[in-house]
Amino acid sequence: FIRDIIRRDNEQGTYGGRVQTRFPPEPNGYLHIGHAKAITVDFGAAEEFGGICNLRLDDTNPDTEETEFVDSILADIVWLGFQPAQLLHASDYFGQLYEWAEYLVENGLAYVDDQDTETISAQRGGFGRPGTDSPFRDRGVAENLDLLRRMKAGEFAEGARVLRARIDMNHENMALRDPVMYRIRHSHHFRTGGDWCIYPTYDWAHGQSDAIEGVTHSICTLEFDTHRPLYDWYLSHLPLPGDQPKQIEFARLELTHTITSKRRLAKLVADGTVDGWDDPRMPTLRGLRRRGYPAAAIRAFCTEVGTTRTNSRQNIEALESFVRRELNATAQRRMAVLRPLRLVLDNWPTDASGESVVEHFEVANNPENPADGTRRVAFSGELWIEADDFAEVPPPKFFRLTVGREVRLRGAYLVTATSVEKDADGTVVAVHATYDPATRGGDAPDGRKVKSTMHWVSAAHAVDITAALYERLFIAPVPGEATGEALDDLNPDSRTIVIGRAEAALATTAPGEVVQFERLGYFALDPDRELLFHRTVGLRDEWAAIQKRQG
RNA sequence: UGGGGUAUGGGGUAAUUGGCAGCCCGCCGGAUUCUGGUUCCGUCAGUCUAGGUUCGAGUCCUAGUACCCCAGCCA
Repeated sequence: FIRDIIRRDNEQGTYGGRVQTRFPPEPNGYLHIGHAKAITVDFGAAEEFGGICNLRLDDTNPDTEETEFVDSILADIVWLGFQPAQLLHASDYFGQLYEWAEYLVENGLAYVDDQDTETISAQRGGFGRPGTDSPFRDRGVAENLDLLRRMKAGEFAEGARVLRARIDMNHENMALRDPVMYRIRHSHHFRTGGDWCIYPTYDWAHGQSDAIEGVTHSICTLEFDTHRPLYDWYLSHLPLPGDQPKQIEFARLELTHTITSKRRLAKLVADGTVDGWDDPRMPTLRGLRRRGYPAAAIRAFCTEVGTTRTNSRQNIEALESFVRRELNATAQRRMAVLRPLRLVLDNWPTDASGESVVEHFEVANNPENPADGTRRVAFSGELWIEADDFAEVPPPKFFRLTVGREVRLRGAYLVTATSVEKDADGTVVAVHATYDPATRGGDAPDGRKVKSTMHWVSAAHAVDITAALYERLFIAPVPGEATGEALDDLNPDSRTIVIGRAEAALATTAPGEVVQFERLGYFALDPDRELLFHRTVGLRDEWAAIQKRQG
């Protein structure tokens, strides 16, 4: 629908065919998946109509904002794949905003109120209850101007006075009951330092900032809907340099199993539930990136969900589906086992000195993309296979290895399990098997088929890996509670660390890359710690589904 | 409580503005497959309710219902 609005404006020549948007975060935290949607909408709209989109930091509250966040916000936007035309700050306009404030005062449209927050709040009335005028509402222009200048000069204590727009204390829209324009804050601002001790509120700063920058379509989220009349009121009462921008609201993105409240996320970081803003369980863009979610997948997802005015919550599965689609096409395949079980080929040859012969196979790096080539993988008579891939007593529909059954070791040989070795507890510690030398490469000359192809790692050539397995995108709520709204829902066991074995080629994989461990899913090589992996999303596994169904 | 906003399969989103309700995710079934992945084919399933206008209504009218937002000197 945003598209339709812009198209109509272009047809009617409202802004001379010009399209300019902006992404206006407050620099008080890290960007998360919800922001990705806003970024995609803001930048996407400009891109589609040949316009521009700026990044504007909405830094009107000196108490909560920091430079650190400005840097991270810009970096995350660029990582997502967008390039702001300019990096701007609302604080750049403090001077202009103040001049306009005096202008409104001179026109009898703003006044200084000497009352405190509680009193003003009480006078505002309530839903269906009219407000009452402040006793200072009608003081003269000269006195207002004098007081405003003294506010600016720093003569008053914090909270002593505010500047309010003089609109209508009985307006049915609470936003128009003489909203506050300036509050006194003797705080250090990360950009303007101590230059100012009065700071504009969001409402007083936002539309004017848009107008100054030449924004045509000011896209924001639904909760600002009732502020639009105020947005328009300010702009229509000011001598603007250009066209009056238009505010358009859309529904923010919400995901199941995902917390997108900055307050709650900050709490998780503060109380140590997660390791930081970039913890792979966090829905921040940094967390997602560390977890291996490709920017392209996030962008595609945000585009797919569309922009509407309907409050809704997306299933996390939808996002994961985009991640899988992207990773399936790009991730390099490697063989690894997370829960190693020894597989011994009893008829594997030994060389003259009695050592197990080593053979090498060329394995495709990604069957989806032959251009990615192949790699050499060592094979020998002693291997590691996934513990789940063997069953002493196979359940129904189990296709993998069991005594007496032949399966394929991917890219190598067909093998048949012959017996098991157990420890004192009766736990299987090794599986013995024979291989068929005629099946080198994995195909039987007689054309016989096997129901399963398994991944494997040569024991003598394996490297250790530490894999962190995470539940879901963030922290999985308890089963059945899929809202992610309450911190109480969080699963404290959302991370499991396992020590596995992988083929030697993994040691040369670049940090930050995502590999697919065949059937096990996609893993991101953590840039910060050597050989630590985060599972991004699992593959769809019919066997796992069957197990789940059977309880 | 006054104002504003929104309702389309299990989830999300389209519908040339009154003309065959389409697409994505998921589910289920089948085919292909050296990953129980991928790919392909197919099935199930929807216009919040009640009236009305019309040859024809998701779309227009009337009356309801449900959910979301607003009473910061946060954004």
